[in-house]
Amino acid sequence: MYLIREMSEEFGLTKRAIRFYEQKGLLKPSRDTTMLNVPRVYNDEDRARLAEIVMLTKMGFTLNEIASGNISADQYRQQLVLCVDKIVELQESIVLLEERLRNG
Amino acid sequence: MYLIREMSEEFGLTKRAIRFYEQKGLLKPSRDTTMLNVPRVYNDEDRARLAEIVMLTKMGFTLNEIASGNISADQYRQQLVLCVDKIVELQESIVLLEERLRNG
DNA sequence: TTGCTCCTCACGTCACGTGAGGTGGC
DNA sequence: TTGCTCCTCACGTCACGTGAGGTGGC
Repeated sequence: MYLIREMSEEFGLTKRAIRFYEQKGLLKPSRDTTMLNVPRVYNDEDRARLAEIVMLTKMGFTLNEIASGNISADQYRQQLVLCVDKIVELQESIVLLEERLRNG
Repeated sequence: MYLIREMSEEFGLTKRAIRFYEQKGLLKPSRDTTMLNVPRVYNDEDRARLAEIVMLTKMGFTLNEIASGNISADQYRQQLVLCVDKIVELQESIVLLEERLRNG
């Protein structure tokens, strides 16, 4: 059983980010009672779920993609292509920046 | 003298993007009269300005940075570091994706 | 009159950041 | 009572996308 602060520290996320994932339907912590303003409580399952969310965001998937169930092998491959494309763009940016530094 | 459509075709931008740059204060085309709903007219100076804006966005600068006057050599260097950092992140993403494809 | 381009709002997107204002328990 | 963490709105950010509704000139 963990509090939101513990989760945020463990995964290097802000509390706001974790609440936002919940708002998107990615996370469903239990709340002790039906009273208002009660703290969120996370169990080991929630913790594993958040670990997976963090992993997938690091891979570059959007929260909407993560929310829409399992990610297929094809999606992983497409994401890989996207990453390569972005690297190419960034290399082009670097070329332009180096030109500016040489000439300007 | 050019119309917005000609500018958008030449630079591969949408008309919306060009109007947005104007709204941000980056571009100031002349308008024929003081009537309402008159088309924007761009001269060669505006054209050169837009070419520079496109160049700087390709380098990864934000519109706010572009709007706030001249960009210093230090800013170009910082931007270059940012590009390298992003490439490293993307390479890490690729490693994670390849692991998933191997194991999953 | 029809069709085309132009125009101006103004809300939506994405992943949160950032106060504002209030609550419970030590 | 003070201080801490927790909570819930709700607007702001960034670079536009995307209709909605209307206009001028061929």
